Amino acid sequence: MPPQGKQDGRASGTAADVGSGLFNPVNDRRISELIVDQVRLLIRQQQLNPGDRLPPERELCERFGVSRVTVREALRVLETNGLLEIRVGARGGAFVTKPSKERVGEGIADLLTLSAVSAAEATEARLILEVGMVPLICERADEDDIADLQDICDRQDDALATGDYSINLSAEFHERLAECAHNSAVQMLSHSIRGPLLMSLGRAQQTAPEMGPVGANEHRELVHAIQDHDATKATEIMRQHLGRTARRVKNL
Amino acid sequence: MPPQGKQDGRASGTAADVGSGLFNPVNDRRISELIVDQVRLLIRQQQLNPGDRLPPERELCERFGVSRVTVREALRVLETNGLLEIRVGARGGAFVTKPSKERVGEGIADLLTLSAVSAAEATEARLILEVGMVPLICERADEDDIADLQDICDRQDDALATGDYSINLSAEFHERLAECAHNSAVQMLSHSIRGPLLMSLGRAQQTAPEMGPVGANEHRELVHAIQDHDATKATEIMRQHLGRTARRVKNL
DNA sequence: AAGGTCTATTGGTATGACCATAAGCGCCCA
DNA sequence: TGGGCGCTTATGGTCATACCAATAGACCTT
Repeated sequence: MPPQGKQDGRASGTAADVGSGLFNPVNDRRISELIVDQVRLLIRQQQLNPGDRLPPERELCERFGVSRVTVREALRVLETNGLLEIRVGARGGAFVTKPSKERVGEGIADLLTLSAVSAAEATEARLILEVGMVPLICERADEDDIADLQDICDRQDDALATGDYSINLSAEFHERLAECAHNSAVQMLSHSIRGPLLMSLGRAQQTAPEMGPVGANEHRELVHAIQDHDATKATEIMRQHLGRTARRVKNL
Repeated sequence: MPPQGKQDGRASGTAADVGSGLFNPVNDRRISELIVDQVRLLIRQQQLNPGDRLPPERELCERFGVSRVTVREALRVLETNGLLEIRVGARGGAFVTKPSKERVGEGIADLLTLSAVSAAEATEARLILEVGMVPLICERADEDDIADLQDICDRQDDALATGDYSINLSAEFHERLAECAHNSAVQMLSHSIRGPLLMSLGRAQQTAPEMGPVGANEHRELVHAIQDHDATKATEIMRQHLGRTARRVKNL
């Protein structure tokens, strides 16, 4: 039988139209979407767990009774959503992934970037998040956190001395700082808002060379306040620290 | 010529291996991904704008020099990312969509839901966002905003009187409140954190019937404070309002 | 003029084949 | 005996072709 098989195209059935008193809302969705929903549900219900491997595409075809194209579209969607990782080769296949903080953060950043979020808006959002998380940080930062933060401050001083200071070091500080809140939701949100921000901000930082030393000093003061569990003082420092950036963005 | 075409499988070329002094990093990505990148770039650069229609799949195949399957996978990914909307039928095709606030918010909510964000974490994040946005609201809320908020409060009172009060009314209040900040980034973030929260919280609200009147009163007080542009007072009200919820979650 | 019907356009799906990749196994040679 | 080279195999990636389904607009009928 040459290419001419038993396809009936969409999943809409003509069988459901007759006999049932109320006309059931005809299933108008793509078959691949149905598969996506099914797999996603299994993952959410933890019947499929991170690390698990799905059957090979060809076997999934048989099980779902669809063609490989359809299965592949479903897998592609799930992969795009960060639920699966697909590897080629002998022991390859579709593996359930645990959405990592980074991955989720990237996804949010993408969404924000692609929507019409201006630099000013992103800056405000960042200010709210980063200032708001300071009390949590003061409460929860442990010795490791403090040590890491101080290490970053040291490297900042070194970089300033040699003229190597870059915005990356500052970003690293804030990134690590967010970890200190010990709350992954807060961490992801603040991480993801930083992406679009950096993109809009671009190289503005480098056009303000005086920012380096001042910013670095504030970082260190902030660490001290955190070490003292002085939420009030720490919050105030953070507010000023970010407020300066905010004003600069507004003048852009 | 029966199915046996000119396929060379991956995009890796055997042609680039010879002749070039340095071995170019072999292109190891999927062809469909390359197409995705290309289209996404066009959208980001606004060479493709919301509402624009891409050429039909079959034409894209010719232009890219790939098969329809590949083009379709790319389109599916872009659709999943909320960049395209695909319509079937005569004047159908792939249309560039403007990621709406709702859509982006849903995407973020999905990501947060699928990651391991606990109710406690989500509650904290929400508290930070919603308390932090209050000053913005006090500064920017216009007459329409106030009127809408008061309308919601009125309906809450009615609902309380008739016993119809539900968590949805409260959610509507907070949703509208976020709009008053006139910052789409903040709005999206706070919206998206509310999704996972409601899911974990479930029906807890209904098990605390005394919450209704108290919460509704606080809503109204909040509106008054906003009307007076009293950021300090409004912030304090919001902090208490959400703080009670936060404590309840912790006791869960 | 109102309504239904035809047709062209376009996405959705099915088949079958072949290529590329990567892991495992075993053979061959040193 | 040890190490590397090549085969085998499992699996995803891609291609080509064909047909179905949905939709809009033109066209025709009444």
